[in-house]
Amino acid sequence: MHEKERHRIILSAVQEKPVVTVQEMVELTDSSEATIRRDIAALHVQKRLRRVRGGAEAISPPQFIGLAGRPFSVNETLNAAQKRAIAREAVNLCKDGEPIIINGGTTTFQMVHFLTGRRMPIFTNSFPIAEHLLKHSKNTVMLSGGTIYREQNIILSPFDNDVTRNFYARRMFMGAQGLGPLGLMEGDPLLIQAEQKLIDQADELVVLVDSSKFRMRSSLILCGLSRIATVITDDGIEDREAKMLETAGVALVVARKQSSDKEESSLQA
Amino acid sequence: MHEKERHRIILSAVQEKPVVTVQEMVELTDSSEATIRRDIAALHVQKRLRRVRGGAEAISPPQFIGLAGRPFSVNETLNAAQKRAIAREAVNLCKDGEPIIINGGTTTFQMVHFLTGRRMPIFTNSFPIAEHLLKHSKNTVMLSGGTIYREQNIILSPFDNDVTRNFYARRMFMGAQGLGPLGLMEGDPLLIQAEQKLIDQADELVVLVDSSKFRMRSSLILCGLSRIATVITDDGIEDREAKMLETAGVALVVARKQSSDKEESSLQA
DNA sequence: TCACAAACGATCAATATCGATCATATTGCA
DNA sequence: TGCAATATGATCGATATTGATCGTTTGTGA
Repeated sequence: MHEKERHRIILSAVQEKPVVTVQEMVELTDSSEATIRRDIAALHVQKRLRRVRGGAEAISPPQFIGLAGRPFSVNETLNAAQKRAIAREAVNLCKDGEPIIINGGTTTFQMVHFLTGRRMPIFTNSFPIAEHLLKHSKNTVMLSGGTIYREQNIILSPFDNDVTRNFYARRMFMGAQGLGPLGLMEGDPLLIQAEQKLIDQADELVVLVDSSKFRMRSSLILCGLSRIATVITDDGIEDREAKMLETAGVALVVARKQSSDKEESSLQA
Repeated sequence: MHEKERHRIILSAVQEKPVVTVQEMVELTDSSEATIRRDIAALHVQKRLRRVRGGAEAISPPQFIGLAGRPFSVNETLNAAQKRAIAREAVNLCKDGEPIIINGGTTTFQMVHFLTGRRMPIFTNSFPIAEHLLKHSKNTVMLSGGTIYREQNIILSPFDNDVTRNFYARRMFMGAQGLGPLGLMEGDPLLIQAEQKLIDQADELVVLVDSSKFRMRSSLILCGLSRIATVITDDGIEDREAKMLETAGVALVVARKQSSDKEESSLQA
């Protein structure tokens, strides 16, 4: 077996299990302890994994891998203040008792902070959102069924006949990767799939996007502007972008950051 | 088992329950008291948990109460050692890659601790089980859709057309309130509903009950003995109860509590 | 208060892992 | 093919970890 192949095997093993032993790798690659040790040492200096007594461990997450996974947590801190302000406005649209749908995403996740005191039926396809609402609020939480995708932090069923079809809400809240004249754009096909399932289950579609999203482009179009009832964004939105929404008959809410929110990395575009 | 892996297990356990004993960790990791003490001491100086007499406690004060709410957590400490031993045997029945269904419950919840190193498609209707597997393992987690019932900690859809129908597994694991000649008994109508949805989605039905359940009676019968493939219980089971199962053609696995049962007692009755 | 059991800390032997070294095998190249 | 460079496997002394034992401390209940 070649060095590269062993490295590949070791790395993939250490991805699956947070910690692997030298013995396990010996069995898996059918090579000697000495070789595996050398491999681990080499991968260690390459910072591809961390060498520990007895084997190796994954370098990236010293603690949790699943839920607070990479894509979610890096994205989470991005423009946090804006996202919070936007999320606050989103929750302000809701009345107690009124059922809503919250699509998974880092911006929509911020809504949970303002939902703690509420009492509403909330349907979501996001595991972290459900988890937080369950632990920190009295809302009725409903979850879509299916496989939990760790990367995207959403739950998605490959079948059409899931509970999603049985829930109908006043509003659906969702984020997006981009928003332009052609409509709502998303980057991940999996997210598209999840969103398209929910999009028809509510009267009004409310889109939460920070203003930088107006300058993002993506290849995957989810739906046209006409389908959107309301857009909530921050005050970085430019006039022509606001005009575009107005022309399409989309209501616009501009969220101002509160005094309590940090006033630092305000607009970058 | 390796130091890092034990540390991971201990930390994950201390997150599930605010306090864990040295004995529990000995059982969970199959290592000696001395080792566990050293581990706890090490994690203590790393400030990853707080060392207390008899075991360790979470470093952060009681954070969440919502999810691990009363009905779940009081039940959880009840016969904990037996439940764990039973759960261990249950996981021993599984092979990697083999899809299984885990019905929600305090006994079945214990299975998660032994599933951390596995790689299996796991379908469950229990939010805590899904949460734990997601955070502490690499298994593929699938969740049933519907409303999350806080009391019972399960997810249930009032509709028949959910994803549940699309998942078929080798085995389904479930607990029960009672087990007698008439079959499997449950106390909560909601649980009955949840269980009946899943019960036909697997080849074999494996029931996890501590021996006290043989003397419990309940008014709600879920299914007859003939439907059950295997019962896993502790050594408190009496002869006539064992005979009853034998007569009904149900395989019986008796989990021994304290012995370091590294060698699985593979009796395929 | 006292007796008793559980938990603890220290110690030591057994075991596992490591690092270094050398012999052997494979690969690359002239 | 022959040779050098590199990779691999094996051995062995050094070191770290583990589990068992034992005496001591701590908590509990009569």
